Amino acid sequence: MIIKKPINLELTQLSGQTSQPPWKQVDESFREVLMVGGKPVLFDVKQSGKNLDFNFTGDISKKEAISRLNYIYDLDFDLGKFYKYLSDHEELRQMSEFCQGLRLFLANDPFECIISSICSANNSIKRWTKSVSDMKEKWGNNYFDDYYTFPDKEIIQDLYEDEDEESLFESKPCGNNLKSCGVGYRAPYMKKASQMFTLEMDLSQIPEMDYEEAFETILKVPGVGPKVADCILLYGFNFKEAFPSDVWIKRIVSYLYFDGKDISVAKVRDFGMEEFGEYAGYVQLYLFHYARMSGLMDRLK
DNA sequence: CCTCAGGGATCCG
DNA sequence: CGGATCCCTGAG
Repeated sequence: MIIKKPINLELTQLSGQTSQPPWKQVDESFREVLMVGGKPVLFDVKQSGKNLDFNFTGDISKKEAISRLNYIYDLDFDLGKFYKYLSDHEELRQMSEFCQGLRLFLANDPFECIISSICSANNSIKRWTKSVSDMKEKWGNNYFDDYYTFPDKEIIQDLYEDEDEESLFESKPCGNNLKSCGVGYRAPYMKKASQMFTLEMDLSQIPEMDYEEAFETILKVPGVGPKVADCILLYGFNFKEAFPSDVWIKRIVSYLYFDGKDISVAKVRDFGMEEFGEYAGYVQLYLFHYARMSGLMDRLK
């Protein structure tokens, strides 16, 4: 079944967005199990011309399946209008040609996105995707043979941090601890964050908040600083006005807008949100990939 | 064998 | 604010 909205699926899947690791690649397809209204559904999506071709297995209607895919791949976002915006701005004009069809890859679930994002901080893309995949296989639920959901907060909050802690309580340690997934010093952050959501913080309130309030709220989560908070609000909650700023975005923005002058990451964030408004999230996504693919990133090192 | 960075966060001064 | 340190893997 085709959804007639332009997208470059492979680019969107493999662009390293910290919402979640890429789906499993099987032949030409990307596959993943998602919970839809409490039911497990196996999605299979592939490129068909400029559009998305999909199938699904699970006890939901076709309408529900399309609705979920529309959300995850942000298919209702008007790329044509965005490309016009880019071409109308001198500094951004070159970007769209390197990133045709790139869309936001939104998270299945806010909690999953938060833990996944904590894991991504000061980490390589390769390493955090492996960590998240390992966590799913170890403590998530298994469906459709070889697919796993992300573990619940109640599970993660009670995990052992490392092998030492595990062997204090278990006679036969068997890798049932967070650090066995290679998360390193982020293990206690992930546990405390999970505990926070079972006890006091209600994530269902976040979408009702304005950006600043949501940002300040998410910032209270252990292991979450400004960059990760902006990523969580962008990928996990679809706040498109977020402009996650790190050292790379700083270098790129500085090169494009400030004549290469060294400015702080915090100021780059303020500048991005002010300058790009409702397009900030997309501009950030496109800036990063433009810089990667055009070779600009190598030159800015 | 080594060093070094990885789409940062935290703690400390 | 600026700087040191954090886990640990892969690249060089």
